Amino acid sequence: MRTGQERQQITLEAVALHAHVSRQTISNALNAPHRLAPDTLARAKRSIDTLGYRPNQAARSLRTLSSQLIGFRIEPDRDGINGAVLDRFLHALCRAAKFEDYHLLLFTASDDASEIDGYDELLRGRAVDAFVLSSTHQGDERTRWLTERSLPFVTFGRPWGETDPQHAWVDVDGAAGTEAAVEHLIRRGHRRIAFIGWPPGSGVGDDRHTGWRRAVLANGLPQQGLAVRGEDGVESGRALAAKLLDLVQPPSGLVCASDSLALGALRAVADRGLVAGRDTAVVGFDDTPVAMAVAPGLTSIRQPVEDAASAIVRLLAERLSGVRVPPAGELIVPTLIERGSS
Amino acid sequence: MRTGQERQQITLEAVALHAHVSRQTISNALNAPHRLAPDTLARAKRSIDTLGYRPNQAARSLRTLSSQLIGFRIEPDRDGINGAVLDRFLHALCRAAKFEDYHLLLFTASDDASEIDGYDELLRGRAVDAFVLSSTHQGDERTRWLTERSLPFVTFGRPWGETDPQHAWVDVDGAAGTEAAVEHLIRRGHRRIAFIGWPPGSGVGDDRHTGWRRAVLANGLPQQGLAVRGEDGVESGRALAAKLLDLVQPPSGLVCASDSLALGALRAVADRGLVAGRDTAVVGFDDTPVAMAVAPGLTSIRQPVEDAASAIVRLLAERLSGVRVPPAGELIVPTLIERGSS
DNA sequence: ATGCCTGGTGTGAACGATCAAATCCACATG
DNA sequence: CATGTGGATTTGATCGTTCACACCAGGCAT
Repeated sequence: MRTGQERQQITLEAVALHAHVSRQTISNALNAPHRLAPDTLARAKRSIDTLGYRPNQAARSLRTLSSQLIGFRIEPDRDGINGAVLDRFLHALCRAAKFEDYHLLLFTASDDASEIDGYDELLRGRAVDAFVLSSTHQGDERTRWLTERSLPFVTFGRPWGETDPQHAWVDVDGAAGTEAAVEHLIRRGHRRIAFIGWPPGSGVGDDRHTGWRRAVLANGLPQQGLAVRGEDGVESGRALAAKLLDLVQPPSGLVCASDSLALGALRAVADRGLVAGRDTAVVGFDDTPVAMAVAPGLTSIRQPVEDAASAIVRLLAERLSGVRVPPAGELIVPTLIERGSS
Repeated sequence: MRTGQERQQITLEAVALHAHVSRQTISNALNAPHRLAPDTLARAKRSIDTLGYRPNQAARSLRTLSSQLIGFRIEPDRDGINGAVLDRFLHALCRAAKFEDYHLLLFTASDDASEIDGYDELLRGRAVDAFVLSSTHQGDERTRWLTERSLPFVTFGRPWGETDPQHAWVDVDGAAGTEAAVEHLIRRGHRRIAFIGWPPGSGVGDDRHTGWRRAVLANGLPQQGLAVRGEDGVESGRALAAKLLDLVQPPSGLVCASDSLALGALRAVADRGLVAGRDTAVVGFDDTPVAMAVAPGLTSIRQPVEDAASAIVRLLAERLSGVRVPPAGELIVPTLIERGSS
């Protein structure tokens, strides 16, 4: 005697008996309703409802070679403060997947190599149909490995550094985000608008830098010496902002590549007896929960992860439908959430 | 022609052929190695390795009535700032599950009722073997529903308000946490130690309040008027702390029920020109990322979610092993992370 | 009337694993 | 020598679904 789960499963056979039709007819009622005569369909559906039938996933999976599961690796949230975006994304992905009758299967891995082992394991056992990858980076081994085997997957993140992408991806247009931030500050009357970002080399960081640069140049604003870059983090942001604010001609607007940096910038502003939002404007990136919680409210660029998630699922569904689809990418424009800091 | 996933699956039959034994022998090599003669086992294992065989999950699941999947509902992270704990928990749970050869299957639900629908759906289709529930609360419909059907599940969170629990649970001892915080402040020389918490009624909140009260009474410290309670959030914490700091005899130590409240308290301290950690000590709860990021570093009580996760998986594994086990609970003691604020 | 098609429904086989039971073999025992 | 014993291995059946195909009735053209 096992646990309660042992309860007799309601099988296709049982429903067929109840509706006085064959197994296959019930199966068709669910998978190919157009094949049935209207009254047969109605009868079948009624029996399905009254008996509360759900097809056994294992049996279906065994026969159709599809588990209706999408693999996703959650990573140990590194900095912590930015993990919130991935958290929102995970939730959105889960909801989006449900629309296509997919579920998410989670697994962990400490690095890319063991993530690949995870793929291998899951695929060999036919446990998942496809993967969603997050946090793509330059020379990503994972995408290469999956592409070589022509396995279905979509990345949340561009194929950084690849001239012509070999796979499907969805990403948020970081440059458009920082660009919007600059435009926003210009409308607020700012002229000297600086950028606080990460060291060159990271795709995401460079992208956000590009947006600032583009907007500043397009509007004929000063640019010289107004871009400072250092590692992510509150303390780092404070130091970088301090350097800017202590210039002979300090900027009045600070566009940051992350909320962590922006938090630090806010502190540097306060350190100097200035008031954020009145004397100096600060804009963050990612609209993490702290952005709302912090003192005057931090204006921040919000990634529309819900849109990204549905785009990803859509691309995935195409790729799983059977027809071979060429690699495709989608850039989603983020939105600026205005708060007290600007 | 479908996608690359179509690659011929390596089947038990194929491995058996390769090792010159029968299907069942290979199966035994994996599931019941003790039944095989040493040399046969070695041969079987060698063949398994060279062919890179993994049992087809669907087939195994169909036959054994177990999917090796644990269902977990992720909720739209409400306040956001505390979502970080659930995030860490999710990760830990994923790792712990792997030890017992389980994976996590995620699903979403907007409320408890639709969460129950989710259970029903997944169980009817035999998609999962068990569930892990988080955020239990008073009069939880979900646990009742699952218990009634004697389905295997474990909650992360006590069965609040139930006299004798009907199910397995694991929780973090919040009272022990706040108690430790008070003891810590006493060692630092504080005598007037206040508590900032949530309104009475929530199990978690009352638990944390209890710990403070217990420690204060045990050490003969003043208690009158030193417990203030209001909704969670930074602003709320600021207001509540302000009230305490403006007393004729203000407390020198503030123990808070959350990092959000503590963040507000820090601000109230600064508002009055006091220095946190020197003049007034502040302790938070949950050790969210902001605790480390904030000004002098926020001392906070950290929930050992890794321990909780392994305990949960252990309880679950027991319940899934076949033998009927009585309801059991486990309380895990949190640890105090000391930082600049105390 | 015969044949062909088409839409609707039923039948047998197959997916790949494990369970239960049968078989085989070596060895000890009466 | 026959019989029993227990360990090691194999065989057949089975889990619940969908696929491929067979069947059947009726309409239409020949």
